Amino acid sequence: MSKFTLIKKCGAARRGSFETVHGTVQTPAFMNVATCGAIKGAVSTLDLKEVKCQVQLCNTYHLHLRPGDENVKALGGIHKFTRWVGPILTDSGGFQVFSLAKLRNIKEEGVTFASHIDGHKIFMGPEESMRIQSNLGSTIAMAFDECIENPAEYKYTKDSCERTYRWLVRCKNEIGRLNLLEDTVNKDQLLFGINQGSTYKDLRIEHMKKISDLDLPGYAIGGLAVGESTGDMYEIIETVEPFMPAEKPRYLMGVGTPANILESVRRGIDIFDCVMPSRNARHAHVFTWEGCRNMLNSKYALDDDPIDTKCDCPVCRNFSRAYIRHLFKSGEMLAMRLAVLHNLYFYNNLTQRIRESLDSDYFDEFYNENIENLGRRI
RNA sequence: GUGGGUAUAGCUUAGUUGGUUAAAGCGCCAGUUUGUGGCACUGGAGACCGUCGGUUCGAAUCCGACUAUCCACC
Repeated sequence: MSKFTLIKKCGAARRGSFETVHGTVQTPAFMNVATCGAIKGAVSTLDLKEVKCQVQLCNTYHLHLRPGDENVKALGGIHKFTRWVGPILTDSGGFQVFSLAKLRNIKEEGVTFASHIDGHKIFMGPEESMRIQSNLGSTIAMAFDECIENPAEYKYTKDSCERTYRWLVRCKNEIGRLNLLEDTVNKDQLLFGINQGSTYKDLRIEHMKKISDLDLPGYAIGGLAVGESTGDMYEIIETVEPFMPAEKPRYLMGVGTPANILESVRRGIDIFDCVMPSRNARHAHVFTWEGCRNMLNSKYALDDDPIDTKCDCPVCRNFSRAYIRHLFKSGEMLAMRLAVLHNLYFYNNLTQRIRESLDSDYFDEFYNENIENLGRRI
């Protein structure tokens, strides 16, 4: 059971709300990435309300390897396991086939590839991915797809898109079957389809049309931010967007920078996820309303201001740039934790402020005031 | 005081029988990170090789003195 309500539009930009059995997500929204059931950087579900997190993303492939999806199911599912009260989306494992490129073998049934932990062979296809995600009991399961490398040959892309479509049909059938089983963790688990087609507009449109006919509760654009230019990425979004069902949430996978998010909302995207706020934070890069800072820079050694003077997150309310720089230089794990908390707050707050600007009809002004600064390095 | 060892980048060291712009790690400085293999990756600055003199076409390298420092002994 789910319901997406389109509250308001400003050009292509959409303000919506997405009701699920685990709670309602106000869109545009950013999903906080908790690959192994935890956000990297010593951040627990206890911290997430403080950083305005609405929804988390966990990873099918990683949780399948450790602790094992059967174990998570035995412990009551991913929500109970992690003590997160709110929606969780699970990625299908399809992207890992692409990103762990070594030794993969793609066939019609599915993909064989090597575990990044111990190298043992793993087989995953649409049915396997759905069964794992069903065991995890996430709110939203993602379709098992092939995320094509960039650049890609036209013929390869076309064949891959057709196979990804056939996989999607199999995902839909399998999740329908699993949701009806007696001991299923979440009988209302939703399936989102994923659009592919590399940078070929005709393939993108054709694929989007075909998958929208399957009438799934949500749709994602995949295979972007994988090496193409930002200009190309925006062009693909603009190309595909008119063919995405208006009454369903739209998720742009793996994107992106704060500027990418604002630009993509402007082009009709509702939901995002990205490792950037947490990964960059671990490497001392923090986002602010004036641009991105590298907290290792020596100019912060005696700087008593907070990371972002315009931020009211718990970190900026309490600590100085000089102290955070010191923590990074000293290798204290607190440095990562504070930087991750700040960056997640920044992303969640960014989408909240975008929502407010849509609610009160000043999205264009908000865009004009911030788009330049969000992309700056300071 | 006597004998022996060592002096090379901010630190710890490598430099083969003397042979072009003296090498590495750490540290320092900066950059990269887009459906996450958790302290990563890439690049940069930085040394007239303890001081003075000698041998030699040529010395971080051989010789002498001095200085500093370490070890042992008295």
